[in-house]
Amino acid sequence: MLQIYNTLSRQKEFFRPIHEGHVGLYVCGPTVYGDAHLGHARPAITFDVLYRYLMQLGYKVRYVRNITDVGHLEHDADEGEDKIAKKARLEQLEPMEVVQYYTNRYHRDMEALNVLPPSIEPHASGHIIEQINFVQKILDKGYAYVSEGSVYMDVEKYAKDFPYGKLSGRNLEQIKTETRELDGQAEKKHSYDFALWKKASPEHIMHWPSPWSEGFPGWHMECSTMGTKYLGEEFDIHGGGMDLMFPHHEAEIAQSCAALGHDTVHYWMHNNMITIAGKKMGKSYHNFITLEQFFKGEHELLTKPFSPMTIRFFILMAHYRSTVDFSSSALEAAEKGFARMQETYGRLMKIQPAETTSVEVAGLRERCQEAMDDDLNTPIVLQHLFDSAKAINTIADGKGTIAAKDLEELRSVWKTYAMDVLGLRLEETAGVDTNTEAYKKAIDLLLNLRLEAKQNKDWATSDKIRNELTSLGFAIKDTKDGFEWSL
RNA sequence: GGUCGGUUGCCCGAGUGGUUAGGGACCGGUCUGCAAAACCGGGGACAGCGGUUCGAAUCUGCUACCGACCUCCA
Repeated sequence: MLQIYNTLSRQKEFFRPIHEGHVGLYVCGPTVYGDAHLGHARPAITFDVLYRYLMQLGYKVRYVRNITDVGHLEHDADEGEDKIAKKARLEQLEPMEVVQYYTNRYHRDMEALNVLPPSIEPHASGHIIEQINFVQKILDKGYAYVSEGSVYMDVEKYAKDFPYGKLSGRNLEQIKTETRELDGQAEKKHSYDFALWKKASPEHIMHWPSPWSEGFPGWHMECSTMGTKYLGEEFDIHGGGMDLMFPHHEAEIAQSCAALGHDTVHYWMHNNMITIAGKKMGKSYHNFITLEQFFKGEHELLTKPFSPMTIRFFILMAHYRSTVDFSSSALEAAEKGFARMQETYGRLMKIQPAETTSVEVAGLRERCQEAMDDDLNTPIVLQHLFDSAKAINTIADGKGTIAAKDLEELRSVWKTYAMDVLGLRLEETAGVDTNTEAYKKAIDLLLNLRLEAKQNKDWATSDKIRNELTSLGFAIKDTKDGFEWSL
């Protein structure tokens, strides 16, 4: 039975959905004002694996992952200005043009990483009315106040009735002493009150009418609003990066409890950070590498380009709650490991069944499931797959045999766990058009000629064919009864 | 300063009171016309000092170092 680590209780809990057979899953998506970097790939892949595994377990999953295109206040010189709007003016574009541009690029990167699209991908800008209604509900309950056209959460009042800070392990007293005084906050009662609605300054270009002012929603509002709109007042799982725990998720809990009077989320899941030289990769650290840079190898820290599947494999090699440190050498190791897995899969598909099974293949499916059930322990799943890779290669080498039934099961487990659950593309996904078919046959023809030359012990011809192909970028491997090649 | 987490072999990274993690690198072997691949074997590890225990990398205390959050952040 699936166990997941719940940040609320700080321990692994058995997963029990609210509605039998159905799971509601909400994950904080990207703010589309820049290209996605390696850090963005972590939650995307982590929760993609969760989504895939829940479906594998037979659940009907509604997966909501938002696009944040309004509502992120900046706290530097451009106090109160919306991030999207700032970038838009900088580049002389319409705000929604920027949003569309980076959303398209995000989708492209996610598809390359084989991250499935969510069931619903709502935009914050498309839910302004719902957010206004949500703010009004909190006002009606008396947990917020209007000041100078903005609406703020009355954290002190809220904390009297609800445990503010329970997710991040803080209490109001701590928060009071910790919260930094920022400029231009005179209109708030307390520095730790956060904005539910923010009045737009005159030069601000992204704003909407509301009962309080021409303005825009506060930066935690969208998740409370869209989560409950699409998944209900109570839903199963909310995911996101650990760095969002405070204040974002804490504020989200407060907003929902204030408006609805009860908790919304049953299981909070947080993925850990990707670090670079031990430091969190992030925009403000100026140490991030975009996914596109990885795919193209265009970054000073990269020795070469890395394929999207290498990135995915690299991320799955570590447990999602551990930090994972990026380095080019670690990626190269992942690349080789993934290549090995791919080759093994290719051999698995070609193996011919025998009368009996001489290798150890039993129990693989159960071991993989056990690992996934243990809070999505993907490194252990990979370990089991690599263990079975040895058996597969032994058979492919002609040093072992496998019965038809066992072979079928082995293929099924690989397909289920490596491809469907972990989302690794082990087959060449290049379209099978006539061009590539013809070209493949041409290579086969050349290699068959080489085989003949070898049989005639014409090493000169044999080596010429192999060396020429190698220099063109092909990898030629001789096998027991022929050859294998790849580009 | 507060809260939380981490420190595992050459590298990346699982694990968890006694039994091989896995991948990469490296060394030796098998196979092979050569090469590659594959397979077999190998060395090496649990930050330091105490405690609990028959037994601790695993539980506990302290020390050291590192990081995350406390501000936008995946």
